[in-house]
Formats: sequence, structure tokens, C-alpha cells
Amino acid sequence: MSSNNVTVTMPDNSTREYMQGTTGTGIAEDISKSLAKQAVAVKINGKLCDMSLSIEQDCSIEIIKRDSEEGLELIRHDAAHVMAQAVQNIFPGTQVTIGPAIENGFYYDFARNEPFSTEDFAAIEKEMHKIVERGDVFVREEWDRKEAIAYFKDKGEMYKAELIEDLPEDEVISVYRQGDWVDLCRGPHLPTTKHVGTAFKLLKVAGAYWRGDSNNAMLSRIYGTAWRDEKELKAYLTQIEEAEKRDHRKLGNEMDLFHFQDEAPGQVFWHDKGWTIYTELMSYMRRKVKSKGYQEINTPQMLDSRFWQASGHWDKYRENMFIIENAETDNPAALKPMSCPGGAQVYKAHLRSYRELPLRMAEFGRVFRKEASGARHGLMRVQAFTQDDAHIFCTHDQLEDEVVAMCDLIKEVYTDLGMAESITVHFATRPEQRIGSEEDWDRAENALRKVLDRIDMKWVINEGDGAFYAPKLDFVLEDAIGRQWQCGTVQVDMNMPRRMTLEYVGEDGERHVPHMVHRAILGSVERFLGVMTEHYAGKFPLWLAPVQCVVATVTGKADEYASEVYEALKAAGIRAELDIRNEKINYKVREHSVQKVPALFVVGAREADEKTVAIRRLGSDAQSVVGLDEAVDALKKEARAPY
RNA sequence: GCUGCUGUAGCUCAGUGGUAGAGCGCGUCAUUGGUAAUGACGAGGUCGGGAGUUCAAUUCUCCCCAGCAGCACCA
Repeated sequence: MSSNNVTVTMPDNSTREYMQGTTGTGIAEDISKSLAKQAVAVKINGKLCDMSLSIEQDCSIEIIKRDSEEGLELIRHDAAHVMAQAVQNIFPGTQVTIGPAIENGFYYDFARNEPFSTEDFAAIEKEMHKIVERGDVFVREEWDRKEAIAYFKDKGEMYKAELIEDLPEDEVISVYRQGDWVDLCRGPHLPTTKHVGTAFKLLKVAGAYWRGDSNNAMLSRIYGTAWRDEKELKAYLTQIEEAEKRDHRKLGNEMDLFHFQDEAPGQVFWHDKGWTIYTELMSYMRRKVKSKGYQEINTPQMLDSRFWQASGHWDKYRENMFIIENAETDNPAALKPMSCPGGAQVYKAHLRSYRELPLRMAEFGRVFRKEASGARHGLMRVQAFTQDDAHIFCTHDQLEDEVVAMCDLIKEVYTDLGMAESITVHFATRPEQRIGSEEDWDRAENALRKVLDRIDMKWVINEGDGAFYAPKLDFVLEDAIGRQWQCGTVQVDMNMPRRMTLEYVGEDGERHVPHMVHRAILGSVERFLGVMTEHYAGKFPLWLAPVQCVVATVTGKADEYASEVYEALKAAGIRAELDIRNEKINYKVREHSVQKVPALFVVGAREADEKTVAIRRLGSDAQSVVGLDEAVDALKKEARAPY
């Protein structure tokens, strides 16, 4: 190998020789014209780089095409840059900050005295198309740190200057030029702005804090989506529309499940149908935990502030508590935001022996939490809700097995509810605001780490996101449009037992402090039902469906028989409705389908004569005529709850 | 809490400086129809709340409340 040649290894392990200083573009062109045309970046030794980067040493390379996943991410990243240039062209004096690619698109945060409005989108998009059409080459330059800071300061780009100042000393300061526009960026980029294509669309404006800190200035963020071609863009926009139809707030209204009103922000008015689902789910949970050796308790909703001082909530959580004047005692009281301190009192009601441990106490407690006005969100984030809470008091030796058993129980329940596929576990470690000793936090976090090794579930770490008293495993689900909601949770608490002076008498006759594990399976019943509604698009499993079967008549002549069918269903414990309205069968079928009723028994003169029903199931237009008794039996069997 | 947007009939929404309209739903009547909307007629609104500008405010301005999207928060 001559000294000014380099050997590059292709993904198939074949090698090629090139002159030192060749580029991704050079290699792509050498391999084939069509490849060169599709190439947008190059991976050198696994690192994504510009096509124009000169290659000085032997390496392995992979040409990244525009239609690959990585290509798509570059399109989105560059769309953000193009948007930033467009915005600065149209609105001089706007400062640019950061603008990354995100899932399905991109955003860019701008600092401008006047915020943007969606009415500005047309003009910005038009300018973006111009920039793309022009096909400016993205040119990478590496600048001296001081000069870069001076340059951006001079341009009035204070945020960019701050970003550079905060970069580590040894970091290369790279900027990219596109035409006459320059932006600080790590790169890499597409070869030219033309490669961005035209399949992008600006979607929304929103405020966002500089560096995600609410103490900082609020910037103006513009979100957009970008795809490889118009077809993908259109598919995405359609998908969003479809997802919006599954919104639990919309379905809750349409299906007459619940409502909200101004006088009770963040609190639910449950209607009969919604409450039916709610109580069915609760009954299931009660059967479930009873079978796992839990007792069930219930504790007060309103407790004296001194109680919350002892628990630590008064210090760390008061902002989120509803506080009530209490003239009789001079002390305010507060609605409970959590059930744990109350549960601890039940534990303390007796002197406990190690023989009683582990002691598993479930409490379906209604808790109240004052939420920031912008945080409330349908059933997902309310101010009054029921937690399917439980507290397990155990010895240190029992801890790990107990926590594993809880995780197994959570998995079991989610499987029964058809939600198991959607879980992600978040391991949330000690937060800045916390109580207790570092040793206790170490022990608690280590216990959870061991548990994670033993349960077969995918998990991610969520540094610093633990509760103020304990680290936790959160079981997170997603709503229709991909927002994440914490549902189940398991928290290993070494603090509360000490603060609330819990003890048990050990085998040695001495008093010891038990461990306390907090756990919720559904989390908030309200939130869980919100997620579930979106998951099933309102088509709940038969055992949860508020109306399981409607008996609908084709003609008034069948009214009497229809009542007979209806009574048979009721007698079998089916939640049934009778529809003998003076309407055509088409009308009834449509209405009950829209209402997501799982089973429709249609009866007319024929069925009345033959003592049958014509069954139509939700989601299918097939019909089957079945004898009445048989139909009722089958539905009864199918409607049984999972446990 | 912050930024932007929204609030009109039970629901979805149109509209206007001179106290309002559609579709669906609801009621009545006719129709007895076989698997996703039968027809006609009718009832129904303090235009989120308060203040201001104006001869006149649902419409313009300000404040408050609630909701929507995002940010921050989420024990």
C-alpha cells in the first residue's frame, strides 16, 4: 500500500483503495452513479459524517442513502436549519438557539420579542421551499473558539455565543454555511439544501424555556414534520388525524362516559357508562389483590397539618396539596395527596411481630393533588383520583422477593387488561429534593437494581426522577399520540418507616424498623382508564364494555319477543339494552356501532317465530343466526372477567 | 406557572358593532323498515364570567375562569 493511498472497508467486508483525501462523494461516485445520487452522508468507522469529509486514513465506511432511517433523521435536522434560515430572512432580529430532529420531525427554538403565530407558517414554508430549491451546499468549517464567540456576539446571537462558551475546552467548534447563512452545528448535514426535499410541513408554535429551565427566558418554538416524500408526509398527517379520533376526551363525550366542567377543574363527573367500566375494573383489582394475600384498608381523606409535617409532605409537597382552614384547632388540615402516611397508621395500630411480615395492605384511596393549570389533561392528569395503592411492610430479607412479586403482579394485571405489550419500565433514582440518608438511598436503589435483573422487562434509567422519599420503578404507557404516562409504580422506601416510627418485634425480641414498599398497579384509576380508552379506541373488551349487548328490533311486530331476549340477557348478568325505537334497522346498527357496543342481537318476525337472534359483532358486518339460549350462554361465557 | 390559541343550542361548528344560524341530537306526527343515518314539522341560546369604549357589544379593549398544543412540573 503506497503512503498516499487509503484502504476503505465496505459493509460487505470487501476493500477498496483510494487516494488519501478522497471523500464519501468520491467513493460513492466510484461505486455507481445511482448510489452517488442517493447518497446523503457517510458513516466512517461507525460515525456519521458529511459526504464532503476528506478521508485520510484506512477505515470502514458505509454510504448512507436518503431513504434510510439515518437519512431521514438528517432530512429532519436539515429541515430545522432551513427553517431557521427562512425565519431569519423573514423576521430579521430573531435569534436562533437550538433546533434538533425529533421523532417524526424537528423543531427550532427562536428568541424574538414577538412570538410567532401559525399564520406566519405559510410565509415561512414558502421561504423554506425557496432555500431548498436553491440547493445551497452545506459547507463545514471549523472555527477558533474565541473568534466564533465574537462572531456570534457581533451578529447579536447571544444564545449561540452562550452555547459555544459552554462547550468543553477541547471540543471542535464547527459551523455550517448554507449559502450566506451560518449556524453553529455539530453536523453532519446533507450535501445540499435541495436534499431536504419538499415533504415538510410546519405544525405548531409553542413556548419553550431556554435550556428547559423555567427560570430562563421563554423562547418561541416552531414544530415541523419532514419526510422523504409527499406520500410519507401525507400518511403521517392521516395517522395523526386517526390518532386524534382515539382521544379519550372525545370518546368519553361521544360514548357518554364522563364529563368535566369549569366548577371542578381536574375532577371527573363520571356518567353511568363510564362508572360501569370503572367499577368493573375496581372489582377485578380487588379480586386480584385478595388472591395475592393483601388485606384492604381505608384511611381518612383530610388530616391535620402536623401529621403532614411528620411525614415530610408539608416541607416537600405542600405546593401540591389542598389546604383547608380549620378554626377549631388553629392548624390547617390538608386533603391527602398520598395514602402512605395514613396506611402507616394502620400498621402502627398494633405492635407488630416479624411473624406478620410481609404485611400487604391495599388501599384504593382517593387522593387530591393541586396541579399547575397547564398540567391538567383530561383523565390523564386530574386533581382528584383513586390510586390502587398498597404498602408492603417487610424485613430486609424479604424485600427483594416482595418487589419481584409486585412486578410480576403488575405484569399479570396488564396482561389481563391487554396492555402488557405497551409497558416501558423507568428506573427513577434519587432526586435533588429528598429526605433521608445517602446510605438508605444506596440500599434502596441497589435493591431495585437487583430486581431489574430478575424481571424480564425492558427498562430505561430515569436519573433523578425518584420520589422525595424513595427511588422507584415506574410502569409507563403511551396515549394515542405517543405521549407517555406513568401508571404503575413500585417504590422502595427506607425513609417513611423511620419518620413515622414504624417497628416490629424481631425473632430476637428486639424492635426493628421495617421496610415499606409503595406500589400501585394501575396507578391512578382515572389515568389508566384514559390510556385504556385510547388503546382500545373505545372498543373495550366485552367484560368491561358498559353496554355489552343491545337487542334491536327490525319491526314493531318483534317488540314482545325482543323484551324476552332482553330479559334473558339480564338474567344471565349481561349488561344489555333494549332498542325498540321506531327506527330502521340500519339506523340502529349504525348508532350502536358508533357507540362501540360489542354485540348486537337483531330480532324481527323471523327470529320471533324461530326463537333465535341474528348476531352482529362490533367490527364486522357478518351475521349469524343462533338459538336464543345458545346465544345468551355464549355471550355470558365470553363476558367473564379475566379473573 | 410560562408561550400561543380557543370558549356561540345537549354535541360539532358557522357568523355579525344594531340582542344569532347550520348539521346532528331532542320532541311530535307519518312511515313497519332486514344490518352503518326514512321524511315532515317543532322546541331549544343571558354567544364562558366581569369591567371598559360606544347611542348600541356576542362582535372592539382589559381582567378573570376553563379548555387545547407545547414547555416547565408530575411524590
